[in-house]
Amino acid sequence: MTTRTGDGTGAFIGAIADAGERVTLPRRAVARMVAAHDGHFTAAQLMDDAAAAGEPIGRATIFRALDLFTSLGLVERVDLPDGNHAFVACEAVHHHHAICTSCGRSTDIDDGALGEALAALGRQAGFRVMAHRLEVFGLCADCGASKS
Amino acid sequence: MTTRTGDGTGAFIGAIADAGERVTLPRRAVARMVAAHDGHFTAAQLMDDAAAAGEPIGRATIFRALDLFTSLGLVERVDLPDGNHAFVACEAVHHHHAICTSCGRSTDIDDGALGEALAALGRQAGFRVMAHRLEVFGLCADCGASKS
DNA sequence: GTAGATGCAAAACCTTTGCATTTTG
DNA sequence: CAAAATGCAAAGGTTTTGCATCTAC
Repeated sequence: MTTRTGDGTGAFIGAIADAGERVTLPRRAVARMVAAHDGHFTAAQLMDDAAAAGEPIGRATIFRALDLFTSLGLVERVDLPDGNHAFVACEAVHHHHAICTSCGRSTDIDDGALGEALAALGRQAGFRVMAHRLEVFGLCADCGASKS
Repeated sequence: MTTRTGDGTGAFIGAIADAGERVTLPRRAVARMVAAHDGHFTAAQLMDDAAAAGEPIGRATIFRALDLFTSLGLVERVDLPDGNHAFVACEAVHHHHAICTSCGRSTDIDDGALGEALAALGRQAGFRVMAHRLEVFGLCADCGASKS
């Protein structure tokens, strides 16, 4: 890892460089926009953001950058309740997302008891768990409070 | 973990009727095909199945039936690791799926310790959990055994 | 008999790909 | 300077929609 500035963007740039990938202008822009979102976002949304920021980026580039970030573990793909695809920024360590259905912000939650539950599954069913994904939907503290 | 062999079709038909929806021939066919799968399946797959069974069903009908089944809680949409959409048949009771990446079969797993973990999240972060989805990927007992 | 479902085909969508041009290291 | 990334636009695949016809109740 290299630089790690406060806005989270630095971590992205550092990770890209560390992976031996080129740190290009579009990738910096995408990293900045991803870091700016504190909730989930779609590829289309990022394109709009870029355009709005006066720095339009091609669809292909957005998707390629997102692919790169995903392979580096910087973002993760999630499937919203409505069936749409979206992405969320995430830390390298394993965790899950609690997504607010009202404001769209996501909170990271750690494995907690889940790890044990999965281990139990392995023992009971002979299932060898290779990966798992947990998505939690609901109202965050703010939205829950304002909506009674 | 539940067994889904034989004709879970009856349950589908019953649920459709109970919901006041019409029990049509295409819906019966889709229900039968869904029940026949013990793993996840895609909309396209069902169309192929129908065609292969000598009872072709239009794409639109497949999707509409799948929508209906989803709203009735008979099937659930899942997002595979490769980003594709698929569906899995499910019991009305809450549970999750352990999907084998080798043979594609899915095993139902119950909440287990997960419920408590989520309750803890609610207490700690003030997050009001409305829904959650857990997808586990790995090798089932059979595939795990045959692959070392 | 009537509301609702079906099927077809076209439209909408989202994501990926090819290739010439530009940028990075 | 060479290798890799970008952008455009077109291709590819999937899901949705409109409308006439047919079916379940």
